[in-house]
Amino acid sequence: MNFNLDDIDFRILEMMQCNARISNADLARELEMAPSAILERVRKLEQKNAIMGYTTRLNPAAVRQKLLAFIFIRTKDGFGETGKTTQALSKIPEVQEVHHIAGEDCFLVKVRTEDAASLMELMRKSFKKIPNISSTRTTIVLETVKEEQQLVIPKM
Amino acid sequence: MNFNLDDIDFRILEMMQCNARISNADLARELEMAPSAILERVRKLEQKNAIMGYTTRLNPAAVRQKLLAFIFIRTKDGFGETGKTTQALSKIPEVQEVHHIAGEDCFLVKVRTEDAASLMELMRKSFKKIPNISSTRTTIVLETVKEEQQLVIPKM
DNA sequence: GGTGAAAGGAGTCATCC
DNA sequence: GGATGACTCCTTTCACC
Repeated sequence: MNFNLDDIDFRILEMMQCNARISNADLARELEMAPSAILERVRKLEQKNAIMGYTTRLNPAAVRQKLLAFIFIRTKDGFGETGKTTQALSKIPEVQEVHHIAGEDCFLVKVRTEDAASLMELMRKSFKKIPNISSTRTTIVLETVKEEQQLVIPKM
Repeated sequence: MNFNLDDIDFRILEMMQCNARISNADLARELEMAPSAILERVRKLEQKNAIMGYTTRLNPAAVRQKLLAFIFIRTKDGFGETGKTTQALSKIPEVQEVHHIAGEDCFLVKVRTEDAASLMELMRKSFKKIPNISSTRTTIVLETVKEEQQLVIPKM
């Protein structure tokens, strides 16, 4: 898939990545273009799925989600049969990320819960019910020093 | 730290987490309150750092960042001396996350680059220059099934 | 903390280039 | 694709409760 983005698109993406609530008018001023032109570009970026959404980054502590863990999961799935397992994992709200990884382990999953007890409960209630999981290895995060989704925007 | 949030705050956070570009007027209509009251609550949530920012989620492919990897890093840092290493890692723009983890490995780092070649280059140019890194173990992501930052908002 | 009014600004769209 | 202009609606502030 080719997104066919030009320099103006990249600058829009860069500014919106930093601040999703920037006004269309401010974008237009910064890029010295008419607001209507910017609005149309933003709509096209949304349509092309270059922009996948606008989210507010919440402080996990403010919503009582203090525990972060990464879990490596091995499955009994055969080659190319991982669809059901990934779907089941993805449906769990506490699971923020599901990656299919190279190497011996099959999946890497990022999970946020209130505390260690609720992680245990989640694993007992949700993970154990996924049939093909054969083993898990959990890594608890003691402290998060950096956590961003900012991508490095090409300069063209 | 106590954030002292009430149910209305949680509902604001929930709606804004889904869509950072929701208008203040729409929030007010949904919660059946005056726009000025909502605006003040949002400002306070920002001040308290319950809201840490508003970001646009970009498609990594649209900005040519197709490779995702997790790197486990061991260091020669003594107990409580990890400050310089974490700072150096956090400064690298391609490094999206730096976590201090329990267990034998010291850090888990999430990195996005254009491809495998640019990951190698990043490791040669940036990682090798951080003095206390003693070893790294890299896990390449083959496919990302889910990747969100959505937190589960308490229902009070 | 919340409301309501008022002014200034932003979003949006039809139209033309 | 981008600009202009016009209409509508939103944002923001402030006096009042």
